[in-house]
Amino acid sequence: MLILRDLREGPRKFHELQESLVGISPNTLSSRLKTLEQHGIVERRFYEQHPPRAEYLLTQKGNELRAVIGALRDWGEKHTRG
Amino acid sequence: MLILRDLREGPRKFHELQESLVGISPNTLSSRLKTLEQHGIVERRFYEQHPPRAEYLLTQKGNELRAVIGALRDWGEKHTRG
DNA sequence: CAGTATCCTGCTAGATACTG
DNA sequence: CAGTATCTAGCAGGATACTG
Repeated sequence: MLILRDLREGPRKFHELQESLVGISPNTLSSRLKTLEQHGIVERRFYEQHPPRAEYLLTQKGNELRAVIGALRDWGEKHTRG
Repeated sequence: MLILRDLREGPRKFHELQESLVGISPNTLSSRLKTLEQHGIVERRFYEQHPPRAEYLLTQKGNELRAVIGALRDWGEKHTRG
């Protein structure tokens, strides 16, 4: 969910996601991204350069999750304090 | 999520939830319900009778999750086949 | 009926180190 | 930079049996 929340705002690089998802280890992040990719929710674009660059972005199917994430965010903002 | 999906349609008893959530063990169901109760999402109504009766229902806070569950259900129906 | 108690296993995911 | 490899601990949760 937190990955998707980030990707709602545009493509993100691996290290950007890792910085945003405080505490996540690279293997966990990698694993999550692969699962999301397998499910057709996230697309990975890899550029073989030096340094290498990778971007993750929502697919159409992923974009259609915006309604879910948005509803959840609204609920969270309403009911969370602190 | 599946508990909440059920409770959207009205109060449910412990055994009704257990039948609906195929494969869930009673301790797991009990644990989930307690967590939801602690978070103020579900309310438990217990009637000391013979046989005893318990009902679980959404609180106001829980009701406000309908938008989330609904959005997720719509997405699931659109993207799931089989 | 509505749970609790106990036991046990598998998976999630962090820590750490390493590679193209 | 963008990961993979390896190890390990903790915990979620199923199986089963039992209680008021």
